[in-house]
Amino acid sequence: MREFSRSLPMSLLRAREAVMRQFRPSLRRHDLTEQQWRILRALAAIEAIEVTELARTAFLLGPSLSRILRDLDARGLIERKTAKTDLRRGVVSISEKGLKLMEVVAPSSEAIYAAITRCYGAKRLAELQDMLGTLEASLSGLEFADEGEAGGGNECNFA
Amino acid sequence: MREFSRSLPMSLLRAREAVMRQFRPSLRRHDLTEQQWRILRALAAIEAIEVTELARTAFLLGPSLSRILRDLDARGLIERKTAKTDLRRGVVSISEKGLKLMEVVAPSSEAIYAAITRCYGAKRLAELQDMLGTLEASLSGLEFADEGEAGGGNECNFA
DNA sequence: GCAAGATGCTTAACATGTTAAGTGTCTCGG
DNA sequence: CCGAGACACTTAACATGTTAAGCATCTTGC
Repeated sequence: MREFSRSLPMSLLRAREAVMRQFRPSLRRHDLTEQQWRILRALAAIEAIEVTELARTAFLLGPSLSRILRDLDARGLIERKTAKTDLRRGVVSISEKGLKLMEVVAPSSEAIYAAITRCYGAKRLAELQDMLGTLEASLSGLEFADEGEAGGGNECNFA
Repeated sequence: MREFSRSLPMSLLRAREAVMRQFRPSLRRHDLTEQQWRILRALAAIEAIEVTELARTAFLLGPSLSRILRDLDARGLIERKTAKTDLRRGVVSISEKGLKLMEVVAPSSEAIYAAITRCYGAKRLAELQDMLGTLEASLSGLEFADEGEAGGGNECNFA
């Protein structure tokens, strides 16, 4: 079997960890986790958003998002309402306090991202992101049947 | 601020999730988590290994590894001893039962990996892994000082 | 030797990932 | 209407990520 330290999942994991390690200290200084920061960034870009749509945007599962919204709400960084037309749906937006926090954190975050870009090369970075996007798209159609053991998976149906 | 859904951490996270989604059902059929499978694979490649070294190889933090080894030991999939020359160090190896489990799971795992490779392209996959490795290496020397807010990070010292 | 610090590992505490079950609301066929 | 099923979360339960603290052992300087 292929040496697992060279497998694709490990390569992706290590690369992501190398990137996130740069950001974590800055976020930690403001008592923000990586996921909380993702939520705030997603909210800052729009007026308001439904919970399910936010989960899709921030790439979080429902249960994780539920907990994070509860905590951010308790800290006063977001505001929650219920959709008038459908009482099941929750609508979330960033609060004034949340916006102020973002203004404090963003410069540091931008500086780190810029340093990473400088270090790796802007062109190469764009190329990498492109390849990652293609990988994601390639695999989106590749769903192994959940039945047989090593059983007949479908072939690639990505053009 | 750059739209966060296009940020490098998100690209890496989504790509990795797209890959792992292919493997999870197969592992789940054998009551193995992704991390447990990583440990077994690492152990299968060698005779025995110290816990700290295993953590480095499998890219797990000590506390996570501690729990996983406890569970794998309880299931009889691994064996643990103490190093003779240093009673602090634990030495881990895979058991017969663990090897048999690997023989059952490996074919399915290999088939999935092969499908991914076919789907994305072997050459492109190798190129991607190369770029990920370079990214990791680039950032290994880029350590922001943990002091100032946006404060003067060091420049890139990767050749 | 022996006390102070370093080291290897484990435990603790809290946050998230992941799946399943629970709760309230909506929709639609009868 | 109204009851069955779908839908939008939320809660629960368990495993891992992450940091800090704890414990046992080792090493070093004196």
